[in-house]
Amino acid sequence: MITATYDRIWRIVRRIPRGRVATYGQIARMVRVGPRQVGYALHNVPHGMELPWHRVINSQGRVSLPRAGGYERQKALLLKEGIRFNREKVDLQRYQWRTRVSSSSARP
DNA sequence: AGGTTGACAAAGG
DNA sequence: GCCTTTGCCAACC
Repeated sequence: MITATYDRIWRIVRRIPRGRVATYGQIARMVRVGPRQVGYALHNVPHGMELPWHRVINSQGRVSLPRAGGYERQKALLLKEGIRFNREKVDLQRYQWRTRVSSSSARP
């Protein structure tokens, strides 16, 4: 099912550059919804839609898919873009997509 | 109309 | 690090 909420989420996900990752929470804050909605939206991506869904991972830098449900596939797509894993984790400091550059404002 | 459900996050033990 | 709350909120029974 396609909704306005999914649409807003997908629109942001499409902007994640190759070789970078974003977290569910990061997308959620941009769209102003709960982080779980982001996971829900990605789970329901229509087949055939062009979307770099694999660039979205959880706040700990880990692929948030079950081992038996696409985990390796997502990891492979990320590896192909040059993202490296260290014990199943991505270094967010290094690979996270940063949109706003703030010199003085930081969020809690 | 109301309870359940997540590809989550943050904080605590 | 791992596991367990607790908060979250649109979608889906």
